[in-house]
Amino acid sequence: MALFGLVDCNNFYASCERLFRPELKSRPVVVLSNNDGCVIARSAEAKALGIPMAAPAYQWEHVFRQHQVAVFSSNYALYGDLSSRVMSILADMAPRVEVYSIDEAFLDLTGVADPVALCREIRARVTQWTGIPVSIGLARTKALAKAANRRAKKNPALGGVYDHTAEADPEALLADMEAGEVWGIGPRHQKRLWARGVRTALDFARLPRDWVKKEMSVVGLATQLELQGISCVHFERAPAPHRSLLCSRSFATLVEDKAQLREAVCSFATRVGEKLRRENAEASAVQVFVSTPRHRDVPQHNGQAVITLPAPTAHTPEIIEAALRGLDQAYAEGHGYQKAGVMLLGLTPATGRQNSLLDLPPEERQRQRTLMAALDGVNRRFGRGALRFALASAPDRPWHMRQMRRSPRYTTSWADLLKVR
DNA sequence: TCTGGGGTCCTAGGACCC
DNA sequence: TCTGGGGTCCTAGGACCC
Repeated sequence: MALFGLVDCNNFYASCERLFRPELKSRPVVVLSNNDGCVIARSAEAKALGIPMAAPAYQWEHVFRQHQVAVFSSNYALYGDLSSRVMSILADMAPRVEVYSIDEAFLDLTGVADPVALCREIRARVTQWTGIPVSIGLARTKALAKAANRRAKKNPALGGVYDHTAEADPEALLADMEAGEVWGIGPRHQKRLWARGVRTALDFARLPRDWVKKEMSVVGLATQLELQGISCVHFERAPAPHRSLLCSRSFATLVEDKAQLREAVCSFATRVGEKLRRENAEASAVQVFVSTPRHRDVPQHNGQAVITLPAPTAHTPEIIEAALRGLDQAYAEGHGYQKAGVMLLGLTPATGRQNSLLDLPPEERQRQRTLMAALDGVNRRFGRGALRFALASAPDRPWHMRQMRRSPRYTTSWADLLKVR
């Protein structure tokens, strides 16, 4: 029988910030989203203050002040680096690991003689080597492992590891959980379930399957079966290649001027092109969008356009050119835009591509690749944006996203290394 | 001043083809 | 009275995840 473990870092971003600031050990810590917009991570103390996930930061400033909450802008360079340290420990210790997100990984523990003992060792080593606290849930399916993880977190007496397969009363786990807390049931479905009298995960697991399939599609049905112990979401050893890639940002101030939007779009196109080449892929189409703020009494405009490329490419100038054409279509005069983005669609592997009549000659393609490789090399070595395209915005534009409270890049930037006296 | 960024999958409906 | 049936592709919209 299959056995899944779910390793989840506790309050991951807040824990990362705390690592380098030991004096914050018992103070509440929150981390804000890009643009310092809303709360995306909270330490246990911050949760105890009643600060909800996704709370708009400006609404909670008084609480931050009153309780001396340590507030950080998000610092993805730091979190990404600590994440890979945690993941490499897991890879060393568990037979198979599926990295599921920046702070979570599934373990395939099928056939392991004493999985609980292994998980306790893993937990101890991650704590010792990285300082990041983790919880681990074990169960027969991924959705149950998620639920088991939640119990491991909530119940300190368990010591951070909970094995649902050893439980005398397996239904207690689901009876103790709201339906909306189940992995795969979001706010919309929760509301509809509530209207039908379904309160707990156990209620949901006991619904007629045909109703679930009809109202929640095959995805909802898979979730239900998973809660019943029937594994539908399988272990993925290697990450699937991306189907799309996106770079988008909110602006610190509203942008009306098309020339400034062109700069922003050009920067986003450059960035997403870097991601594309790092994945050794090419894009078949470029999508651009611009949008006005959602919650204000101004005319809304959400413009978007998709430009199909003549042939798949990873060449930044071609991506920029298409993106700017897309912007021409998406843009409407007379709006203050709050956000823009560039998405690459129809991704294909860069190697082994078919030649097409529409494509440039192979020598020209090769010349482009060499140029991009050189560019990426310089930017890797000297920092992103060291070399950039003329149209792309300089880093000092007033509308660049706010990051008023970012911590240093302790682990990924020489200049930010911690000084030991 | 004022709510992130980056993804995935499913479904329904229309266009088009044979 | 009475206008098929099946397949594919694309898109928009909706839902979810972290």
